Parts: sequence; C-alpha cells; structure tokens
Amino acid sequence: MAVQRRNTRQRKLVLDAVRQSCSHPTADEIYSAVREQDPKISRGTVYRNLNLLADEGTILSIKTPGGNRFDRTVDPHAHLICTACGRVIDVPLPFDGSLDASAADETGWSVMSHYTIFEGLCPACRDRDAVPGIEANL
Amino acid sequence: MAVQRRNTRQRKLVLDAVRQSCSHPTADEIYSAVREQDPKISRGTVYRNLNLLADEGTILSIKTPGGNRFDRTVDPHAHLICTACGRVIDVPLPFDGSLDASAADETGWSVMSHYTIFEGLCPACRDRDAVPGIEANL
DNA sequence: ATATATGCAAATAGTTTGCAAGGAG
DNA sequence: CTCCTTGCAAACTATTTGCATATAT
Repeated sequence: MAVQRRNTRQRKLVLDAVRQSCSHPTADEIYSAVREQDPKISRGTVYRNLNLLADEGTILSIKTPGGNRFDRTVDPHAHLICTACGRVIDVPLPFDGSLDASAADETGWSVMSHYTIFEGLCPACRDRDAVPGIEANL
Repeated sequence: MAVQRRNTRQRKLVLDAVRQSCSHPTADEIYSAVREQDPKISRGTVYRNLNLLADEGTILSIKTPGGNRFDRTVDPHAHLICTACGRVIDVPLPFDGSLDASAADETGWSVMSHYTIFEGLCPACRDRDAVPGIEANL
C-alpha cells in the first residue's frame, strides 16, 4: 500500500515556494525562498520534500545539466535553457505523448515518459555576447 | 582564431575508447577503458578531452541525470534511459531539427539545438521487477 | 622555443543519507 | 503511541581546476 504522508509545516512551505515561483527554480533557490519563512529548515528537508512532491506528481522535476529544476506546471511540455546563464523557460510547442509508444515499439523497452530540452541563448545573454564592432551578428 | 590543438597520445586514447564503445559510456567508464591502455592517464585528462572532443563536435555528449554519457554517433537522435539500471540506448525515431526554429519563434530566444530523452525500463529490469505472484503484469 | 596538455591533488557543486530527536495522526 | 519527518553533519557522486612539469609543433 502507499506510504502514509504527513502534512508537515515544512512540506507545505516547500510546495508553496514552488507554486509561487514562475522561474523554474533550482533546489537551492527553493531552499533560500523557504528559509525566509523558516530560517531553521534544513537543506536535506527541502531536497527530500522536492523529491517526494515530484514523485507524487504534485510538482514537476526538470533534469537539466547543472542541477534539477522544479516546475509548478505538471502537464508535459518542453523547456528551453540558456547555455550562458542557466535560465529556463517553458516552450509552448505541442507535446506528443504518443512518442513513448513509438519508442517502445522501436526498442522493445517499456517507455514511461520523455522530455525535450532546447538549448540556446536568452535575449539578455545574446545581446551581451554580441560583441560590438563585429559585423556577423545574426 | 581557433585554439590550436595538439595530437596527444592521451587524446587519441580517449577518442578511440569512445569510438570503440557502443554502450553510451560515462566519463568514468571511458576512464577505466583508457586506463587499461595507459595506467598513468588521469581522470582530469579524460574529462578535459571528453569535453574538448564534444565541443569540437567529434563526439556527442548526452546529458543524462546521474552523469553525462558519450556517443560516437554525432548525428542528432533521441536516447532512452533505463531508470532502474541507467543503461542508455539510441532511439531510432525521426529527429526534427526544424523544432529549433519553431521554439525560437515561440520564445524570442536564439535556439541552437534540442535533445529528447525517453525514460523507461530495459527488458532485463522490467522482467526482474515483474514480481511473481502478482497478476497485473502489463 | 613556446604555448598547449598532462598528472596530481584539492576544490567545487549538487544531492543524499545515517542518526537521534521531534511531531503528526 | 507509532512511525514518519526533521535537523544536522558527514558522505557521496560527478566534475572542474590550480599548479608545476612534460611535450607537441
């Protein structure tokens, strides 16, 4: 049977912090945010609760190079990461859930899910990197 | 101008090890393989060369949760990871490079690339996890 | 010659875990 | 009263880096 979960103050704080953020925060950003409400909460507790909430499906865990990020939006969608500053945004492109079945057909494995990550530059980093005096800025 | 690269014995060993593997090895697996040829090569050198070869586009770096993996096949294609044992295989599904342009249109960012990772169970782990005595095995 | 690359070891980043004490149900 | 959860600190995994030395070109 399912493990019985308790409604702890800490768990609620973590969930609220994820729900109040629209910037796909890292575990450490959640930790900082929650610390402002409860200066005693520990990193371990934040990590444990983030993982627990993600396992439950209450929040979404996004596996990005350089650390997981969390998303209050749980319906599957792609993400775009700035390779310069690490910022992450949602990509409003149609998500094709049927690809899982295709992948299973092709490979013989059981396929549960898939995720797509785009890599690029956010406007701020793109503009900053556009070195003045060099013409080839496209 | 481009940095000038030297053809070191170590770099060749690392590249050969990636090219000889068909199992999407981790950096540590490459390190072990190369160590058999040259017991003196250091982990740092292996990591440096793997990153360098991936930056050049000579090999492919696959960002998976739990560590990067490397692929001798550089043309873009999706990967399937076993969430139980970490094994990785290629997924022979069509890769749509034009999605990058669509994502750029939708977001206003510069989009360089994207990758898709499927998660599931390899046949071995699926069979092992199929607990005998429980009927609902589908 | 000279700058790139190596080996080593220490440092870093992100995350997990063991354990005793705390608290939800 | 039970056992899930927390706080703390230490452990862990994957990877990067500073520096003196070695080596490719």
